[in-house]
Amino acid sequence: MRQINQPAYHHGNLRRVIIDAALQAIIESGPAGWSLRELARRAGVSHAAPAYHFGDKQGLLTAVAAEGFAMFADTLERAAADVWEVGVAYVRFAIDHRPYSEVMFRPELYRADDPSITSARERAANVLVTSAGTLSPSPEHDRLTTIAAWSLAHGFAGLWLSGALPESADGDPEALARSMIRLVFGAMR
Amino acid sequence: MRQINQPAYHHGNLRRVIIDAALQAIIESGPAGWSLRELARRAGVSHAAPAYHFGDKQGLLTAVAAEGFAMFADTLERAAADVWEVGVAYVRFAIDHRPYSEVMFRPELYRADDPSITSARERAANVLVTSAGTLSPSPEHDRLTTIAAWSLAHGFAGLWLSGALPESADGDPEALARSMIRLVFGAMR
DNA sequence: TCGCTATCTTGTCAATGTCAAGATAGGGTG
DNA sequence: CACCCTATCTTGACATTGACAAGATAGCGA
Repeated sequence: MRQINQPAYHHGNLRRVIIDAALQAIIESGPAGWSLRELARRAGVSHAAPAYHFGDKQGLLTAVAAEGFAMFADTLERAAADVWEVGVAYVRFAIDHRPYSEVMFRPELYRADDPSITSARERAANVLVTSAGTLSPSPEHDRLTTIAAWSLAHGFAGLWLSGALPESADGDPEALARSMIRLVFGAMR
Repeated sequence: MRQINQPAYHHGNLRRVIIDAALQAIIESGPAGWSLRELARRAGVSHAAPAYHFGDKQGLLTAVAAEGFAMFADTLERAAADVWEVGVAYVRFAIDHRPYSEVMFRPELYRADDPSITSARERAANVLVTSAGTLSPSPEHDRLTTIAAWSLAHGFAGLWLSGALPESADGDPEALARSMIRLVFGAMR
């Protein structure tokens, strides 16, 4: 419901409100269990208002993914000082920002070639490559080590988020991920 | 279009035909980009016919996931003789049976507590636990090694399927996965 | 004050999932 | 062979949705 005395035809901040409503709906119903009309109702605007800002449903999810990838790249860049913590930061981001990561992990939901998405993904990939290089046993194993580090972090985050790991009921994901990374890459150096 | 002389009210094998149509549609449009009515049209029956066999859309995806998990458990059990090949078999299954794995990796699409799903998942988990135990450096690291093996295989498969790895354009996923597993677990023994 | 553009609202249409009522086909029994 | 019951459909209806178009309004700049 709009505020009293607020003009009906100019929300002022509708784009942000719709994105926040989408994040809330994704928490409640997953990345595909809600509708644009439902978000419009929550925002107190007409069913077609979000289309002005996003074009269509995929456009909205592209905006959500772009925000997510930008925050994700920032997170990995901040963690890059300690190569042992990059994988942990990957897992922490995926879990702490679940609605973002649920969308980010589903490229069919958004326009993956959106420039803000590709540039943020490249920033994140650079951190992964650089930190994995540090953990690699030798230069010819750099690429394989990068793939292993990425697979480990991505796989762990996905299993935790889907509830496949029994530990996700009451465990500490960061501590578990950190121990796993120590076990795997500690043996390689 | 139904065969000539085939009774209109008794397809005879509609359940199988709808599941096959769903797998084909998932290949074409992903796990959420098709409709029950579209599958009914492809099968040449009315829009409500699939509901008799599956109840609703989620029921159909539950049947798809159940088939997938049963085949997956069979695949891992066959690979169990060589613990180094279990992770490779995981990746091979996910890629060779892409429509199944795209659904299986999305528990919000189906009823995960369906008994045929939980029993098949338990069979698969048993193989993972047993083979990872063999690769573990010591008994107190068994659980962590299992989680690492599962994360590695699951993460690699997911990255490959989503096209996130550049290697997925023209690489050999099994060979790449096998090399990665050798690198990671070879150092732990 | 006016004009232009951003930002909405209203309305429409095709498609969908689901549900209910009814039609038909097959199989078993007397 | 006929009848009855159940499995397996078909037909119809309804609410909701995404997308699109036309139009209304609010803000800003000249």
